[in-house]
Amino acid sequence: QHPGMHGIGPGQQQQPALPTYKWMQVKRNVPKPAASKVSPVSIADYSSQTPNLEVQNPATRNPCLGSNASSLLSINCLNTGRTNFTNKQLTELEKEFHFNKYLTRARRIEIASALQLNETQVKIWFQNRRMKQKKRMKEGLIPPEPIISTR
Amino acid sequence: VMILRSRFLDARRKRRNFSKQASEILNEYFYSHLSNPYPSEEAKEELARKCGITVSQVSNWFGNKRIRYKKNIGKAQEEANLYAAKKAAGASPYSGTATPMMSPAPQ
DNA sequence: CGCGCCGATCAATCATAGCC
DNA sequence: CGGCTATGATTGATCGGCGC
Repeated sequence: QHPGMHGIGPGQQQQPALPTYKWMQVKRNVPKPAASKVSPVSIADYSSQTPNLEVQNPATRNPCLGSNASSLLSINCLNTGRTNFTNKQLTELEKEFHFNKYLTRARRIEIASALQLNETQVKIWFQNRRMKQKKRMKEGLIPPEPIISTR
Repeated sequence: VMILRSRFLDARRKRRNFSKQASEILNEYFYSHLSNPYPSEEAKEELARKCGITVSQVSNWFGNKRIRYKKNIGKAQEEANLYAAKKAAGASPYSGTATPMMSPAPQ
């Protein structure tokens, strides 16, 4: 309800049937790092300017490491913006999360380095994790700790 | 590869499709607000009550619906007006419960 | 002026439900 | 019963807005 309210694209047809609203054209800057060449923006510039983009995650797509990791996976990692965290990474992040819900710059750097992740990735992971916990708190139950006590 | 099995721990992913009726309500809202299918928090709560599901599930539903709707343009879309026409003709699918707060974005 | 966070959303994917 | 599609949930990452 923010950016794309309504309003059909410019010279769109006016079929009373299926108009094309802005929300349908929203194209997120799909996380496609590494890659190379070609202007990232070309396919339908949605309504206006094209933000800078890239610059922030050039080659810092590390993932798939840790243990073994088939070459096939590594390729996958290099081509997809969605990083697949390893169990080890997730475990460490989770552990750290229970220790601190928020990270300090120093801690973030430490963890990022230890887990071979970007500082940004670590930061985002914590943010998502906090939101996740909040959500589970709301509806679900099981706040932070699955207090098993009860006998 | 086995790392992928991690998702496996998601026993949570034991879903149950929503009732036919709930889907009907959700689709009705979606297609009658096709210009801006982003229900407000209040609207979501309202829908959640009517559908007998949680607000999160309503959010998930709209999220999936929007993305999947976009992925077809020109296909399911046609079924869209089917809904639209249906509502238009059917006037008030569900009476009584006048929902004054079902507006997505109060302009 | 930039950075981290929040809240909402996106987009891709997982895993199962459900129909044939 | 197997295969395929529909669909609910998860999650790394983006977008806009805020506060500092």
